[in-house]
Amino acid sequence: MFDFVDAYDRAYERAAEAHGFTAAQACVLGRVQAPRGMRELADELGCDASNITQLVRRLEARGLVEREISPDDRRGRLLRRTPDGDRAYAEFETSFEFARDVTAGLDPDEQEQLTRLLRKALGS
Amino acid sequence: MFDFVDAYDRAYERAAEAHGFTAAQACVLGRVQAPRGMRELADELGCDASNITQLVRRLEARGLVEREISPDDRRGRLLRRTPDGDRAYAEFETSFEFARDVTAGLDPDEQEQLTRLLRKALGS
DNA sequence: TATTGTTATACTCTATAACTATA
DNA sequence: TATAGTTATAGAGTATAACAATA
Repeated sequence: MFDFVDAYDRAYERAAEAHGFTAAQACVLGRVQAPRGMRELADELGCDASNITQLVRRLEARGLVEREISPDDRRGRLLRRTPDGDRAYAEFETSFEFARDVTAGLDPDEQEQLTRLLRKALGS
Repeated sequence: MFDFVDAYDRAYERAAEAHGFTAAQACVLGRVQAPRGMRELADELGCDASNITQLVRRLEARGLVEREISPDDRRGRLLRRTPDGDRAYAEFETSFEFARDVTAGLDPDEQEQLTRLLRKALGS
């Protein structure tokens, strides 16, 4: 199980770095297809809000996301990918082939079985 | 699959922090039950040797590992856990219950099946 | 000349504390 | 008074480059 998780993590990081961002940045990028508040994002990722600020600062500097004041609550900012960000993230996703590679070695029955077991194990 | 890996990673980090070290430190600690060279360790973890130096410096400062000049090759250092390190790592391992918790929700048949599928997926 | 490990340095991730603006 | 987000700061992980000692 350790080896499996380790292989997944390494593949994720390799794919991110191949596109010029880090694993943490890819994680944020993947969650802002639709505009999101930063607080919401911090809660979802289980990290401090100040951390999101830093991650977003770097992504914004590279033109991959943009922030705007929320129309509903002027304290909040809505975060969203730019067209460049959409493109970069799509390429990243394509190159992150772990799930595909890993299930390629399994029969269709086994793939289904694995998904079922992982889901049941997590209790979700 | 992402959720599963994420849950594993978080559990690993929580367990490590509960014992006062980080995930990376736990990882090193787990690999030096028997004396190991630092180069060997860097290759195994897929990171730079200078990184190992830093990690070991912190572990050594806390008395969890010790270094000595290798008798075979005086350029090398052999790294090994101290008795304190053994104790700390054993406690960490006990508290890292992810694999146990996760498989507790599965029947014995399913547990076996999951192990088999993960192994086959990795091609090992 | 090649290899082991260290040091200096720099970047990123992350958290805590203090702050601003808004509610 | 409480909440969203920022800034300053600090510790940890990581890599690159330059270096020392040894092979």
